[in-house]
Amino acid sequence: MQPIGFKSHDHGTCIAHGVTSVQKQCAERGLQLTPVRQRVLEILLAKHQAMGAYDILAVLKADGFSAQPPVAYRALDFLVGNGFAHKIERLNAFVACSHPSSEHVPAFLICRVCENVAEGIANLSEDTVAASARDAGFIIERAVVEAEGVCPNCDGAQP
Amino acid sequence: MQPIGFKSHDHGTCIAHGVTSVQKQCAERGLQLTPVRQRVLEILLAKHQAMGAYDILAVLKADGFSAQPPVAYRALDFLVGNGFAHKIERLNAFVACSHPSSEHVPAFLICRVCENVAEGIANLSEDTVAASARDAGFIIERAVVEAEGVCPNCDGAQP
DNA sequence: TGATATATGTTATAGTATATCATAACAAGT
DNA sequence: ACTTGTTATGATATACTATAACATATATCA
Repeated sequence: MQPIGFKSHDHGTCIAHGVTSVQKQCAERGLQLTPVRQRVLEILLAKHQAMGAYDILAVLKADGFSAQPPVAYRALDFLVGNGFAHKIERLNAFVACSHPSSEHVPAFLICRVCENVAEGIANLSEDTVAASARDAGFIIERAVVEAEGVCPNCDGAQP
Repeated sequence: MQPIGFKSHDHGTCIAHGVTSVQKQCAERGLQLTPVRQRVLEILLAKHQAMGAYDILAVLKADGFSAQPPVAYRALDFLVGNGFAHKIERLNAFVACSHPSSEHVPAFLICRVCENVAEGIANLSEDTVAASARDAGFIIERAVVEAEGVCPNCDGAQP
């Protein structure tokens, strides 16, 4: 599976497909995609950059939503908890999931120059990690890979 | 490489070896392992749990060190920057490195019950992650795997 | 020694996240 | 209709995590 985010693509479809895909899944799974939640999803889908909760909050405020921190965090908890978005721990920031329709171990490629983020899929089950966990008797429930570096657009442009 | 942290082992040697190994490397690489830095390392080595900066700070304070936040963060920056400790982003907390003598992609197995952390080594170069990055033209500079789950000691004991 | 870089002391503040309690909206059962 | 349970929102306050900025001290080396 190819990560997107560093190459030009029809970004309009990222947003449209993202929203309709999540709407569909919410309907199937009996989840409520309320106005705030959908709006936060749209805000995240609007770029391939990770956004902080307070950045999101500022947009919500401009949209006329109530803008106390819990508003953003609750919506984000919903989206992350149901696999529609991810938190990039390294950045304390959030991105819409690029593969919202399947369970996966996300692998983030984080450009330290432009801060864009591409989401790939890791296959830890064939990695030494899985073997280590098995040997130790550790049961992995969820995992994430965060890789920091330089994206092709920024390589050469800046050290 | 086996992760430690969930099985009983001679923990005294973890501390002693950890300190002497880091001392040795600092000497070789011209780094100053000052009293605060060494003390923070010892604090981290004292358990296989991740500790928050303010937890460390409390211990430093009890030891008579100055206990403003920058004191802890500076020591941690030194240790992390030189590969003697790692930050667990998911927990906003720090652990001593279990393999301080070699470059590696750390893979943390984080028990969500007891909060102990074992450090293994990931081999992303053979993972789909490396392929994705290569395809995208992304240059990975550093990476980390964070896996959350239940350790063998807590499995069964608590859900 | 003097110049430079590195490390520490200290104060203040920025940034991230959650606890808590109150209210609203809606569905289901009586 | 009434009440009960559940889920979502509003609102305030506060906790937790991290860094900026500036002053002082200590080490290192030409």
